Amino acid sequence: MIYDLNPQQLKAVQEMDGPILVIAGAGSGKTRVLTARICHLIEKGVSPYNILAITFTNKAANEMKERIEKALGSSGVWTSTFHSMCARMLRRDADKLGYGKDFTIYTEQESDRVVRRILQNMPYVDPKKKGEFLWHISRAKTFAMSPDEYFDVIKEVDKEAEIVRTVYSLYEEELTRSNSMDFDDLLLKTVTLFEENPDVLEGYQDRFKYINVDEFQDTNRLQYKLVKLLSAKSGNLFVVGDEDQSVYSWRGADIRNILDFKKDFPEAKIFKLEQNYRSTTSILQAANNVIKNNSNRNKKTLWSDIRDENSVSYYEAYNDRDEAEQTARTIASLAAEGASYSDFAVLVRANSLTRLFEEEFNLNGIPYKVFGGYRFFERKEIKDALAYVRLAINPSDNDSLLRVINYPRRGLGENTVKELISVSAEQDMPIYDVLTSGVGLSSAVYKKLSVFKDIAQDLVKNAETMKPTAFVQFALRRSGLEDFLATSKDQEDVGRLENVQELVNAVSEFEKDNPELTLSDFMQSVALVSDADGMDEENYVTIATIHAVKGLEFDTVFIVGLEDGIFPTQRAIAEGDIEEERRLMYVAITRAKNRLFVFNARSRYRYGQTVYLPKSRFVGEMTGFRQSVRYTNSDYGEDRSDRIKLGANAERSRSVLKNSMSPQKPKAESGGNIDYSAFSVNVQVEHNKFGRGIIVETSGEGEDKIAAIAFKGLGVKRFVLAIAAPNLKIIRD
DNA sequence: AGAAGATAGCTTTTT
DNA sequence: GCTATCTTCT
Repeated sequence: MIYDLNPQQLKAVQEMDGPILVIAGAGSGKTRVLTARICHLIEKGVSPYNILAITFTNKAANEMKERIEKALGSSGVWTSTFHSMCARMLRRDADKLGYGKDFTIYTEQESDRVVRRILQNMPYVDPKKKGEFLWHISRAKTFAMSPDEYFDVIKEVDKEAEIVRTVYSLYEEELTRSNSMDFDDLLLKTVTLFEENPDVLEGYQDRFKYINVDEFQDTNRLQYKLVKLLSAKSGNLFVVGDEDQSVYSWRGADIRNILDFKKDFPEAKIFKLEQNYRSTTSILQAANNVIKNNSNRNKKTLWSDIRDENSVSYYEAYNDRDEAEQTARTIASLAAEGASYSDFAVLVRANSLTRLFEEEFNLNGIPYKVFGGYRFFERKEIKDALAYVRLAINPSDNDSLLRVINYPRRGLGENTVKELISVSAEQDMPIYDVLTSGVGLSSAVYKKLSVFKDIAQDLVKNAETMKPTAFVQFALRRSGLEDFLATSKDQEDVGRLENVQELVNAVSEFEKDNPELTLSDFMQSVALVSDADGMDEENYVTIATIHAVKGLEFDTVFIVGLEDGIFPTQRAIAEGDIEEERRLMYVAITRAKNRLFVFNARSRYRYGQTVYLPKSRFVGEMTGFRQSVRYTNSDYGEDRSDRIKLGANAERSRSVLKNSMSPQKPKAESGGNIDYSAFSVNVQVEHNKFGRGIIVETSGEGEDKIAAIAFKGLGVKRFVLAIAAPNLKIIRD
């Protein structure tokens, strides 16, 4: 054993059999222990074939695989996430559950669209409740309940239980008809597969004699059930987790899985790892001071022997822009002293907070990447392109078909599509089959659809024979999508076309890396990628949500937007449930190795308005760090103009201007004169009922260049100047 | 049927 | 301030 372990780690690793729980504080060498255990098992004669390692992200799975291979020369250990493991098992035995092997995986976006279509046929239900239905469906599935079973449970407390049941069961019908599974299905149907087919379960039980689960605090009931089923025969279940880092309860993760592990397995051995190898003493002190305010946890105190002086600094910014500027300034100066950009991470509570940082980094020439928020494969044009591919692989996939049936435009109207949907439901037949057979369709509609029918059939035919890259290129051409984007007058479509070409590159790369895999494999990998999977070795600053960097570490971390109402969120405060927010703060702090910056802004733009939020209670809880508060008011006079790049907004602003002037008569009226370096112009402004300034009239030099001006200084909250000429500046505060 | 225009509603976090 | 969705116009 040469894994360089401390005594506690070593003990955990050497315990081979039975149920084992390792409580591993942040940075305490959790991954190292997991890897060492697997290597140890193999050295003691366990076949790699008999070992299963489940992680939270694909990236973590790949890294673990690599580490094991590095240590042992070769591997063969099955490492994957819950979802990809289930998908793989289900592909093999989908027929036993009445699914085809080429079932599509629906992400939340697709589930959302399905529910929306269902509600369109239920005019008495408020479509705004869509989110609630999705929540109910997911919860029901996590509890492994059918629509009827779930109805029985909630009927006493929810007066809409009946509607929930209806929507849930229509949703199930539509997914089944579409030969598709959502994320919850992947877990649920695997459990069902095991329960209905003991021989299948036993096959896996015999294979996976040693099961290892990382990030156990983030497992939900179904995931826990799965590992219990899989390990029932061997009894060897090794789980690693930290209840203080449980930040996915909103997605069904059940912290009791880890807190009650002893109850489920009275004979379980429990190990605690409290020495942190990542952060300095004062960073850990801050983390401990925050997390100790939580009550729902097993007490533990992280310690570190990495001494430091003052590695935590706090700064209260004048406003959100100052916060971003201060961040950029700090990074620039540390970089000038020799730090590399990849040493830095800017962590936010919500995606919407990343924008100013992007702007400031652009201005200062700081390379960065944003994680969290929109991902490449969630972009509209990519979804559109992939919908053709998915349809070709799984023609039953109604959602993909509906997504592209009239995109690019093929002259189909709402009524035509509606008829297709209702015939599909009546006949309980995928739309593709309705389309090709013509069953139940009026001849006028059938005729209108023939162009799309031919395309769809062509795609389905070729998907079987062509190689992935060739097929995607074919699909883009045959569908007319490529042509549509290339000839479009819409400026944004140029970028879309580039992204679609980027997709072709991605497929081609996938094909090169995995020559034996099919198009269907590629599509699966797409559905299950996570954000963190895209992180690489290049030299850039990471801007990310805290959730997206869980499990990672950075030399220097900025936690920004620390205001009550943002972090903790307004919702958490209102519901009196901030323990999870606090755990998130704990996760954020413990990402830092050597330097931690904690920022809040006294005022910030939200929702088009300036808001003043008190500094986060978590800042107060941190205590034991040296404050470095600095006020930079003088830099921010009322008339300060800011330089930001002109985006696609100029055109848009023009229409806002036009729109705003026509329908409602603004209430107040006033005028003003502004003089900036770029031009000088006289503006007449009226105020609408929201207090928003609207330009009524402009005159003077540069007038023809102004697309829109909402004006500040005339009793309006803010102003924006957008100028149509692309090389001029937008000036705004 | 499709484009342009007008409005409501929104901000957690994501495998 | 932005976008998704509804409404009106051609």
